[in-house]
Parts: sequence; C-alpha cells; structure tokens
Amino acid sequence: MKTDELREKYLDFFVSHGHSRQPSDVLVPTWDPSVLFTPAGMNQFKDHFLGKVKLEFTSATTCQKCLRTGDIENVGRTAYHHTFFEMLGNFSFGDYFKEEAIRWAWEFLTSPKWLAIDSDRLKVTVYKDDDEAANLWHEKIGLPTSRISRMEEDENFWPASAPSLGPDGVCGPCSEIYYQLDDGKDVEIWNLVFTQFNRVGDPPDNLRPLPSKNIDTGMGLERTASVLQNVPTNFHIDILMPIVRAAADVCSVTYDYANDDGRRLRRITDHIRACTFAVHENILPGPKKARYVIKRLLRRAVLDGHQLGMRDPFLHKLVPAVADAMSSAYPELRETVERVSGVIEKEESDFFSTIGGGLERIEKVFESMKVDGSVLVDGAEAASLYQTYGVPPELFQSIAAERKLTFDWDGYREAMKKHEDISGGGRGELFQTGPIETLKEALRRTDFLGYETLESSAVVKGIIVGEGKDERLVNEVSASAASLRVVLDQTPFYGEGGGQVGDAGLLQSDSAEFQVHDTQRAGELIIHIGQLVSGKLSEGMQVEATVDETRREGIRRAHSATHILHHALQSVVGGHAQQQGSKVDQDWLRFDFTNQQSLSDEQVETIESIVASKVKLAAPISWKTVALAEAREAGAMMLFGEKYPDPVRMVSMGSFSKELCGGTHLDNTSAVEEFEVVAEESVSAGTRRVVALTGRRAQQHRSEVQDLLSRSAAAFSCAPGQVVEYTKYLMQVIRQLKKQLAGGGGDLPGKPPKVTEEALDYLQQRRILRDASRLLNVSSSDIVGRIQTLQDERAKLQEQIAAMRDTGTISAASLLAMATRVGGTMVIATETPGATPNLMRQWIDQVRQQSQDPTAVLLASATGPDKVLLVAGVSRSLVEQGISAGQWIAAVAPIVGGGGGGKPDLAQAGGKRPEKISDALGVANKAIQQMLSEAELV
RNA sequence: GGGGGAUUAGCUCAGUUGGGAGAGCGAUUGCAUGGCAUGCAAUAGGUCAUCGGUUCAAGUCCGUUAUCCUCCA
Repeated sequence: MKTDELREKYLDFFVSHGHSRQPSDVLVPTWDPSVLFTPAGMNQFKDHFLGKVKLEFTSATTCQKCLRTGDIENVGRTAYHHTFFEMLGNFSFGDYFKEEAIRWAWEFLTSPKWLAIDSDRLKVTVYKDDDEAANLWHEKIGLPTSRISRMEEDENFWPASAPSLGPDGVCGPCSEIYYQLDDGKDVEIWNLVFTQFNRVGDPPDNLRPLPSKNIDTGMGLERTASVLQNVPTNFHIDILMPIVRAAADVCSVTYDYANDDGRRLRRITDHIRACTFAVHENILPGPKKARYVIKRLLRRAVLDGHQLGMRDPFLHKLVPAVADAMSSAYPELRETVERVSGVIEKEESDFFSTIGGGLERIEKVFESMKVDGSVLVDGAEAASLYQTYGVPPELFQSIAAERKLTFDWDGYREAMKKHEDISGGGRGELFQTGPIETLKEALRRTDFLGYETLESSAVVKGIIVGEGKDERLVNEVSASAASLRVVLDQTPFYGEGGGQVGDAGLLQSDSAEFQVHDTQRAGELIIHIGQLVSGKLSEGMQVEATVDETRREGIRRAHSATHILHHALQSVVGGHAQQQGSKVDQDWLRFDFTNQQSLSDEQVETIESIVASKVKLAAPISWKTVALAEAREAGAMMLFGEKYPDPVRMVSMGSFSKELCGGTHLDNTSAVEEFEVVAEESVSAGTRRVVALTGRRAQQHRSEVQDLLSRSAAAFSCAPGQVVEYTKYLMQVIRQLKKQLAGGGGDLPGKPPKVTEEALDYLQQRRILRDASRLLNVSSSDIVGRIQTLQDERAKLQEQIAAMRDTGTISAASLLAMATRVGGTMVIATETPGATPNLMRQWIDQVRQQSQDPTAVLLASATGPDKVLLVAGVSRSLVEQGISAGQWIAAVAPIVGGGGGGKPDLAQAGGKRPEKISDALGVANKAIQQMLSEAELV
C-alpha cells in the first residue's frame, strides 16, 4: 500500500466514525511557547483537551507533520527514527473513550476493507494497573492473553512515569500496538493514550479521575507504511526512497543500505525533508530557538555530504525531490521550491566557509601538538573551537584519524556538558498552570468589541496580582502602585497580536479608576494590564471600558499604512518580499520582509511615492469575515508559518490590497495622512527591516529634518544646499592638518565659495542631511554636535601647527651642533618647544643618521599646560654596548611627574609638570654620563 | 535566555609584557613588455566599530553600546 493511500484511508476511516477531519497544524506553532516544534498530533488540541476553548467538534482526526530532535543521534542508524515525520491520530474530547478507541484501532488495522493486517502479527501492551484496557483487548477483541503484556509506568504511561515523577496535571495510561516482523522483531506502530487522570502531588493516592476523559492516539505514518510495504526501514518506503536516491545521485555515490555512506544518505534524506518543510514555513536557519534547530539539522546534513566528498553546496538540489515526494499531501511545497532552495544554498555555502576556516584552525592545533609531542587531540580544545567558531568535532576527528592521532571524545563531551550547564535554562512546561489557565477554563474567552466601538460596559471576571511565581487570582484589590491584570467578559481593548500593540485606556466605575497601560492576550482571553489609581476593584463589578482614542487612531493609521507598504514593497522589489514580522504602534511601524539586498535610496523613495499615491487615492478600506478557502480564492496575502482561523477576517483596500488580518484599520486610506520611511536596515541574513512613520509623527519628523539641516548650515554658515560640500571640506581640512602636524606635506583644500540660498524641496533636504550624516558616520539627530566637535578639532590642530611653526628653527643639524662630547659619545639633551611626538622621533632618527659618532639624544617638549613629552634615542652601537634609551628615560621621567619606557633604541615618556623641564634635562645629562661610565665608555 | 569570539586600507587579514599602523590582493601613475591569468617601480587609500575608563602613553588593558559569527537552552 502506498503511503499516500494509507494516510487517506486512516482519515477516511475516522471520518466515517464521526470524526472531524482537521488540517495539520504548522510545524512551528508560534502560539505555543512551551514547544519549539509540533511534537505530536495532539499539540494543536491542548486547549480542547483541557476544555479551555469552545468545542466545535468533540472528536477529530489529523495527519500531523511533526519534528522531534530527541532521537537525532539515531537518525539514519536505526530503521525507524526521524526528526521530521508524519503522525496519524484520532482524538476524543470527552466524547468516546477506551472501548471505542481500542475497537476502532483493531478494526482499522485488521479489517479487509482497511489495512487487512494479519491479526496474528499484532501484539499489544497495556499499563500494569489498567485492567480495563487489558480486559477490552482480551474480551471484546479476543486477543489471547499471551499477546497482551502489562508494562511499567515508564513504558505505558503518558507522560512517561507521570504517576511517580510528575508533572502534575492531566495524564493517563496508554496501550501500544506492535507489529511482528518476519524476523520476529516487534515494531510499535500505534499508541493509544487514555487521558483519564489529574495528577495532584506525589504518590500515594495522587491520581484523581478526570470528569471528562479524552483519547489521544498516534500512529507513525512512515513506520506503518514500511510494515505494509514490507521494506527494511522507513527510508525504503515509496515517499522516502526517491529522496534517498536523489541524495545518492547528487553526491555521486551508490546507495548501499549496509555501509556508512548509506547511513549518511539516510540522515541527509531525513534532515533535508525537515528543513524543506521548516523553511517553507519561513523558519529560516538562524541563531535562536527553532531557527537554530533548523540550522543545526542543515549543517549536520552538509557535514555528512562533506564526508562523502562534497565540497560545494549540494543539499539545496534535493528540495525538488522532497517537494515531489510529499506533493500529494502537501502540494504547497511545490510553490516555494525556488525560495526554499535559495535559503538552503546560502546556509550551505556559509557552512562550507566555516569548514574552510575550521580546517585552518585545526591545522594550528596540530602544529602546536607537534611542538608538544602530543598524539591525543585535546577534547576540551575541540569543544572550545566548536563553541566559538562552529568547527565540527567530526571534522576534527576525521582529520586527526588520517594523521594517526587520537581524538579525546570523552574530554570533548565533558567540556560540552559543562557548556550546557553554564548556558542552562528552564524547560517549558507541557501544560501551563496558573491563574490565567484557571480563568481560561472558567471563562474560555473575552468577547472583543473593538472593531465597532471604543467604549462599552463590562463585568470584571478576574483580577490577577503579582508576577511570575507569586501571581494569583484575588477577589478584590485596592488602589496601589502595583501592576495588575484584569480580565473582563467583553472589551473594546485590542490585545497585542498580529504585530499590532495592545490598546491603552481606562476602566472606570463610580468608585474606581483603573489605568490600562497595555493589553495582551492569553489564548482567547484579553488581559488588561495597568494600575488601579483610585478606589477598589472587585470581581463581578460593572465597569466602563474606554480605549484611548488618540492612541488607537495612530495605531490604525500605522496598521493600514503597513498593508499599503507591503503592497508597495512587492511592486518595487518583487513578489518574494514577503512579510517576516511586523510591529504596529501609534503612528509608528516596523516591517520585516525577505530580501537579500538592502533597498537603495531610490527604491525607498519609489516606495514612499507609491504609498503617497494610494493615500491620495482615498481608497475605501473594508473588512469581512470569509471562509479561508474563499479568501485564498480572492488572492488575499497569506503568510507562511501563520495558522489562520476559519473563517478568517479579510481586510481590503481599494482594489490593490487584500490581507488576512485581525488588526484595527482605517475606513479610508486618505486618513493615513503622511507616510515616511525613516530607517532601512538588516535584521538577519536575507531579511530586511523598514521603519516608517505616519500621521503627526511623520509630520514632526519632517520638521526635525528641516531643522537639523538649517542648524547644520548655520554651523557652517553656508546655504543648506552646500552642507554636504562643506562637510567634505571640513573633513579634508582636518585630514590635511593632521598630515602637516605629522611632518608631511598636506596642502589645505580651497574653501568652497558660498552661494546664495535657493529653495529646496523636502526630498532634497532629506537627501542632503542623510548624505552629510553618512559622511560623518553619525545618526542625523547627532549631526550638529558632530560638526561642532570637528570644528573644535580643527581649531586645536591649527593651534598645534602654529606652535610647531615656532620650532621651525630646529633641525637635525641644529641639534647636532649643540651636542656635547662625553668620551666618544655625542650627547644631546634639550627642549624642543611645541614639537609633536612624530617630529621628535624624526629629528632623533635624522641626528643618529647624520652623526659620525655614537649619539644619545633626549628631547623634551611641553604639549599642554600640564603635559610634558619626552623622547629619547641612542645609536645602535650604544645599544649593543648596553646603553638603553628606555632606562635613560625612566631615570628622567619622574622629574616631570611621569613615567615611561620603550625599546632600547627609542623610548618615550610623558609627565605632568612642564616647569620642571630644565631640571629634567639636567638629570638627563647626569644620567647618561653615569650610564656611559658604567658601560666603561668614558 | 545564557556562554565564547570578531570588528584595523576598497577586499582578505597580520599586529606577542601598552611606547614608531602593516602585508597580500585590488586601485592610480610611470617604466618595461606586447598573441598566452605579463614584469618592475612609485603613489594614493585608515576617526584601528562606538562611547567611556585606567595610564605619562591605548589598535593593544577594563567597561558600555552597536553589528556580525558561533555554541548551548
């Protein structure tokens, strides 16, 4: 039986028994903070199981795409492990229970109409205390007791070992169904979980029956298909073998089940399938959370390829094979093949260069091992290379093996363990508990009225005080500075979601006033966060809820502008510029989208003008609730990685934009008023970010730009249109002055002639300000300060140069002329007023070159009111005889209140007391005489 | 959320107890050469990411911020 057929049969079977067929949840459920990836079919029904949402059906069946990394080390080595896999499941939310679950499972497996598996091949396990399940299998199904095993809680309980180890919460025994292979081995193909208990604390007597019992089953699609197709591993079934073959083809090796290459090809197959699905959902490889897992899967697969001899990106070539193999259940994969392979290719080539850099680092380690005569590669060092530069230990080990060196895996693992401990962190709870969860069960949802109104009366349903572990529900609370959370039965406040920030406003009654600073969501509840400024708030109290209208208006402008921006971006840079994330605040918005390059200034201006034209168009904005399929039909913008409810809210603007969106919008595009992009930057590889303003904030921004430009022009006392020119001039002047000071040439550029003012339009002004701030490498808001700093710097340089001019009479020759002879050595110790360090060094070099005899020079100069600079140098011949400029200067520097040092032939020192310079020169003369005589050169 | 690392010329990167900012490639110019991925020489190009601190003196030491890489959760 084909895998596609098995999938459909399973779903059909349970639909025929009254189940609602639901689509697979996304692979990365952003709504569920407790998991990175969907680990099982039941994940999307967590709130259904707990009765936290209104049930539209009481039983369901799905084929769920899942990703687990717990068994990652086994992938490819064993017949049945995957990271990505599909799980078939049937679920009951207080509907049917154990008997039907067992009977239907048996019927589906054995009936000739369905899978027609020989019942002699099947065995089951049950939890040791679950007599009910054991009896059902024996009496209702007629399975001999020899084929029913009773297992401990670590095997047949969910979560594993829950009764003794926890966690608290819903749990239950399970019953696993095994298929016996030809060689006698058993394969688990289906697990039926009977969630019937609530665990409360530690044993004994800690399992309380649940009022509403649930069924949660999972059948591994690939595993069951491999049994039905009678193939040796999951990788040999009809939907995986083509990918294995494609991988073998791309890597130019022959697939052999038994050897190492076979294992590598299977691992590549698994990982590329996982990555294709994840990237399809726009989970791109990255440094955090789910993105990091994808990156690691990709790199493991690339490393396998590397060890098969691949040296260039190859994985991305397998994406079409994955899309083809999975197309019958996931036809949408075909639409993104190009984008997905592009992303994977980029990551691959990055990793190949990491490997390249790694090889060099590994070589260095080997070199130092050679020096030490070591033959054991230090595991801790390998771990540190891996942690710092991503050098894979497998690579290290295989190169070490080629050179007959041993790799210390134990040391490596130990170091990695230590790193884990340091990095640490708590694990997410499978099911959350706490006051919010209690409210969810009691209230299920808050009705949102905010699309139609900004004011309504409401009843207080819950008040939460405290944070983190201390948070708890209270019946009543008095005014205080503490932050509270309030849940109402209905509210006009928008809870943060879909990128739009939560509303602010007031909750009022005759006796109390509660200021709402922020509004958040928890499932279908809306949580008002803020402070009770007066009176008392109690559960059951009636309040008037009023949203801050000015703020909401700004948010509406920004949100509608976001949709227009999305439209404009797509028409300017192309259809691939899809939304990656967005944040909408009061007249402020941030929009991330997929694009490899930065937007050019011209592109930004085109985008702005498109948005402006849509605003001017005064297109009506409307929304309606439609079936998901209808929205898709209408060509509405849909985002990967988003799970949309059905029916869904579709927002349309004129004829140019249709997006699925739960946010609050304007009635007409003209109400956006103004729109301006204020930043364009990178968020991560392949993703760009645009920040823009609307309404009054855009207006304010314009006046700021104009103000900054006129202040910049004032600082230069030039026309605004000349600011860039004058900026360049100032920078050039400083550069040349520095050169003059360093003793080089440095011709000053001519000052640009002033022109008369001419009227500039806003775009020109903005361009000038932007170009000038780029030149100065500051944000435009800092530009005026920066100009002043540079002008100060110029003045200072000019002063120093003026001082230096006074030294114009000093030269190597003039210095040499004042030398005194001490034995065979020429000694010079003198003041060179106004000289710079560079100049002094140059004189010393020249004197040493020009002098016929061994020479010792020490120059002193006051470089400021409380700063002295000393530079000393001696000829090489003196150095060879033990005279050190460093020692010399060390003896002199304390006189001027400083210290210093340097190399034997040239040293410098500083001090704080210029008035002591002549004393210091006296000391210098004595010190050098002393040194010369100690060296017996006198 | 946490650990490690990086940021120096247009590019790739050196810069070792803190004391003269460098190489290779590229660019420009000159000379030589003239079928082939030519040779020689000279020149230009740097707020050593940012801000602050220690110091007589910071590319170098300490801290801040930003950006990037990398690992763990």
